[in-house]
Amino acid sequence: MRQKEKVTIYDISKKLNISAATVSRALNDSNRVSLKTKELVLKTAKALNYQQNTLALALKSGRTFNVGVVVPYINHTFFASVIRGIEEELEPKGYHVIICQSHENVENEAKQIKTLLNTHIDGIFISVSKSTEDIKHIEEVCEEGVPLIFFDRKKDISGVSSVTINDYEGAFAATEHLIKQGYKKIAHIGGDPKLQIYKHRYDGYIAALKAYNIPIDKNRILEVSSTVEAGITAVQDLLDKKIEFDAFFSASDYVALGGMRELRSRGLKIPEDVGVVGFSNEPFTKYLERPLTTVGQTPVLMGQIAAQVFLEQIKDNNKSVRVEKKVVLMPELYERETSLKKGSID
Amino acid sequence: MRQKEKVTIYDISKKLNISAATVSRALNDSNRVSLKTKELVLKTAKALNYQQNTLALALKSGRTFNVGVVVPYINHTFFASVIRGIEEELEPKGYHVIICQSHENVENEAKQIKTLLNTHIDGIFISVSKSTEDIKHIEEVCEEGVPLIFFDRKKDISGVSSVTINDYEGAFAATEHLIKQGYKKIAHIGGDPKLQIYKHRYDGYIAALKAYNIPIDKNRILEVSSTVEAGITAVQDLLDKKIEFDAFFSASDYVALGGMRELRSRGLKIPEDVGVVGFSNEPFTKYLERPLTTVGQTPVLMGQIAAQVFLEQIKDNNKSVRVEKKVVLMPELYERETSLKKGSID
DNA sequence: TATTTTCGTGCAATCGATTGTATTTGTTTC
DNA sequence: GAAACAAATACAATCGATTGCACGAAAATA
Repeated sequence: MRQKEKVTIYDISKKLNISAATVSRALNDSNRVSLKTKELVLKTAKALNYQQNTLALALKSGRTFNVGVVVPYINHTFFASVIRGIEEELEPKGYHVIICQSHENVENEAKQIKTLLNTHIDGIFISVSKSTEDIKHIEEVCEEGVPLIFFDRKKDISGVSSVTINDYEGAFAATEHLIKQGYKKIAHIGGDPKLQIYKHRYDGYIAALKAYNIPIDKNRILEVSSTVEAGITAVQDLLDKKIEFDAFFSASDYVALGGMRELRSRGLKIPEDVGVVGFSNEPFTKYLERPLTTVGQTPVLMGQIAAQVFLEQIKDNNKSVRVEKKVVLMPELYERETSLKKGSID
Repeated sequence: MRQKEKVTIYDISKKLNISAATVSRALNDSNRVSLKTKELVLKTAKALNYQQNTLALALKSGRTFNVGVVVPYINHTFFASVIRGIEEELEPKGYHVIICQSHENVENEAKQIKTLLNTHIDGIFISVSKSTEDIKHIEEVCEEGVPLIFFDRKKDISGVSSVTINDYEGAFAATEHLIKQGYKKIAHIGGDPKLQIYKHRYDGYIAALKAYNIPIDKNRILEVSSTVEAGITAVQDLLDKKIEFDAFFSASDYVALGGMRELRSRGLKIPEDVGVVGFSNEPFTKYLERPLTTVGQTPVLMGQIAAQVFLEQIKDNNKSVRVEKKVVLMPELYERETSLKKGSID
């Protein structure tokens, strides 16, 4: 099973007894080639099953039609969906998406970006890791003149575009919803505020309490990582320390899931004794025995928009104008059973 | 913000007043270059921050250090995890993974493969779409001499390696478990048998019933797609047609989830009235209010092994020997509450 | 000392496509 | 029929790295 010979423009040029330059121009529909040769070239190209060598093209033009996407983990539904959105938008334009995982680690992130730059991608989409504080590696991308677009988890760099969710509004709506359902002592189980998304969700929670003149109790506010286990521990903590709460708003569906598990094992009823709202609208939330109220994020749309911003940017790039574009998507609250005190929906 | 000039071997050669050929040889540690020049080149290369142009290298050598992965959907946990496994194994060796989705559609699949071949990847990993019957586009990959590796969903092509799960054994174990729990009328909600995985799961189910001398009732066997909605409909069907069953083994966790939802809404208790076993060990199954018994597949491991098979293959390729390697992983049954009649575990 | 061998380098072709600058061919005009 | 012009095509350099071959100088051998 030996490698099939690739057909090049030289094969076509030899066959037709013309120069390769003419073949190239004919294939690119240049107006400097006669209609007759053009047709002839196109016909034999098809007959020989000619395929343009993208490597040669990339070497010459500097454009590879590859873009890189850096996410913490690809097997998290949210990120996988964003990637899908990017791909759906870019694939019809001939782009390929190269995916990298940072595993929530800055060093990995920096390394991935470095090798991406070395592969001559045409652009980079990134959602930074939790441990990313030093952003030298990201600034380097800009210095090299490679278009960079943040999505969801961003850093503030002037001149860099981003597509994010309005986490503040999402958290506000979630908390407000709990208040309107009659809950008074609402806890917040959030994430590391070094990430803007968690800071904003915290801010939204606080703002909603203030808006309804509900006193803020710091004891009811926890910071944990986004896992089921962390949710279990968090609720254990609250209960063991005898901190009173009749509801909690979590910055993560996984944490909410763990929290609910712990509540049930202690004999507390949801939503009667404790109301629960999560964040992300993970696919499983809808199908739980008691479906979880949560904030939906439209990740596929986020990816699509990020891709559109990229396409605009490379168009603008030709005019050597760099426009900073900040798109903020509105989240949506899905009211389900875990927070509906007054009656149940099915 | 203008593009930073890339440093080439010519820049180094000019600076040191030697030829580019020598620089290239020095960088590749050829024994035809004196130690003195070698050190000099390496030093200035570092000083100028030289980065090898992978495109030029790829054009010359034909190797791109890119591999393609084609899956139905990347935002399915199973596939995302396999990809992660592939990436973890290949990334340290300098490879990049290009991901494509077929959206369960042959035409898409064929198109993706075509553009992958055109991008000169070094290998292709594929899990075929449900609609893939004609495999011309896959055979073409082999004809071009590009290494191809199937994972999970395979087709039989001689000379092509694959990494799969022993679906038969998984289904057998699941069914046997239900039998041992005392269930007698076990239904099977499977998938399209055109895909080997579903055929094997069906076979395992049948074999287990036969092994325990339990009569097979065709009415209890359904074929549906792998969605929550299909699971709801399937159980509705069984109940509406008054087909008796005291348990069901589903080829998909999502279908099981939908089925359980329907059972509950009809007032049937799990596992007392109906036992349920799913397939895949999706992350949510463990954390359901009543955790789902299911068959686990180790997708990350599958990806890692697929990558290892690929690496072996390209080594062998140099000796122009093509070895067909078929790796079959053993699945594991996770016994949880939905099937444990005798007592509950926590 | 003359000749061979070894070692280090440079030259130039190559991978395949593109493109600015000739050059050829054919057509128009006076 | 000669000059002027336009159209169609060819030539050759380029993108950056690799590599077979050739060349010169130094070292080893006769």
